[in-house]
Amino acid sequence: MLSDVMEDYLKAIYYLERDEGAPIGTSRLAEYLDVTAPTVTSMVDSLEERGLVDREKYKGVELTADGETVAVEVVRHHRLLEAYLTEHLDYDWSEVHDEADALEHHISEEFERRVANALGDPEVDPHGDPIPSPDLTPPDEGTGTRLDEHGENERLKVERVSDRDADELAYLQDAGVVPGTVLEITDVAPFGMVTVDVDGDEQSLPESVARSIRVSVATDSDESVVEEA
Amino acid sequence: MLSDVMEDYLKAIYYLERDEGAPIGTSRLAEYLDVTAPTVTSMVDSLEERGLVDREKYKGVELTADGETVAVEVVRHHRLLEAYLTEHLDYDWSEVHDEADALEHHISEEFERRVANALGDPEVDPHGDPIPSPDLTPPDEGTGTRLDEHGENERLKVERVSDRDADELAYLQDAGVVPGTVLEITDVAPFGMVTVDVDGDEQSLPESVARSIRVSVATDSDESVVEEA
DNA sequence: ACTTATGTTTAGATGTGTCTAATCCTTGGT
DNA sequence: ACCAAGGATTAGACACATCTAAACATAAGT
Repeated sequence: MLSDVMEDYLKAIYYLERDEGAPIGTSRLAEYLDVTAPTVTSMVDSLEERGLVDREKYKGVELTADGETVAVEVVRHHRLLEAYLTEHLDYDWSEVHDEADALEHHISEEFERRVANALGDPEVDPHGDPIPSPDLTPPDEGTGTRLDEHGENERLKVERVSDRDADELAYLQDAGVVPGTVLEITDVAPFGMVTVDVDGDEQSLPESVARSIRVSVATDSDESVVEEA
Repeated sequence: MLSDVMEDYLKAIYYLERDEGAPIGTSRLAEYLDVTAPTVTSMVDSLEERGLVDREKYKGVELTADGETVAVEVVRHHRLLEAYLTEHLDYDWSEVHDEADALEHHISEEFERRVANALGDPEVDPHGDPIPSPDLTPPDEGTGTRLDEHGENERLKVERVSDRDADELAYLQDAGVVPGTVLEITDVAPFGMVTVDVDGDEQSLPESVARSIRVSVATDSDESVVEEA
């Protein structure tokens, strides 16, 4: 059996590989997980002994196929839980992340199946992130492009919003920026500050926030859908 | 913060006090939790330092008011989860115990509230055990009497069935012995074997099983209710 | 009251996950 | 090609939860 902590390391490496590419340095992982660098060194050592990561000393770490499978399973649990909490327990999408983090390590296969079934096997969670299939094939995490990579006057549809920061999510929800929203960039200021038009409302987003929103170019069928709360 | 393990010790002491009376001996607790006696000694020591149990060396241990409150909270989580899994995720009552054991330490106050709300604040779980109220007042765990304490020809209503053994529960469910069932004792054989009549079917229950079923004397309004699967 | 059986605690070790302090690589600048 | 700066690893320690083996206390039986 794998500990909660080890699963957290694998999930962290999975996300960092996705967002920043492999290999992941010790101090980056330490910062992400809020532990010290020596702790990461020794933990990564154990993960390597179990064949879950490949590691080159002084270089960094990356997931093996086995490690990725474990990470994908944890991610599946996380995203199913987020979807379930939102759909069936009336949670707000900005509140579900921490609850899912706590529960994701402790649900059985049976629970996973029943939750997926109750939801009708959805393909994405409330933040727009893809829910891995039960066979644990790594999903395509690359949909869309980062909002901060776009320029003025582009009309874009929000595909995904990172689920990691509850405050940020509450703000975005209030601003009407949720998966499915169509917006138009009206201004890109210094330091990456992006101003967007959402259904007539102007919203200014700092670069750090813009980086966590993934968008696609809006097509004609993506008519500026008014969100009903 | 209290560890999962400490919560498990408190819950175990709570149940053992209920069923066997305080104080609880080291080896009884060790057997119940499937650890060795020295492990219990040292753990009980830590619990005492935190003011959660009272302990007298070589005598045994019992919960303080604080310790009981923690235990009752864990029990509330457990029984709410059992009810929720049965009610909303279509689990069978014989399957929910292990799942609830795994999740009970990891749900937030918010989750607890929402689950209770979704269930309409029930008073008992699917096994007939009382669900503690949110203020964590210890519930009355003494409803009913043990089936093995009754004699031939008594007509009894099943109040509660212990949730600890999944095989036993599956057997009882198959036999139609669930909370609410009205049965009549037709025979009490040596070694405590109890034979009961459930809706015309004769069922023989070993003493260990009879001990885990709590019953009350059936009244006229408890008409032999046919269970619909 | 003595002795023995049973149950409890102490002593000492192990594995996991974490830390700080110290040492050791690697790499970029000159 | 050197050296300084920054990152990474080693060394050593600690808290937690567990174990086995040994010592100890209590209670029960003669």
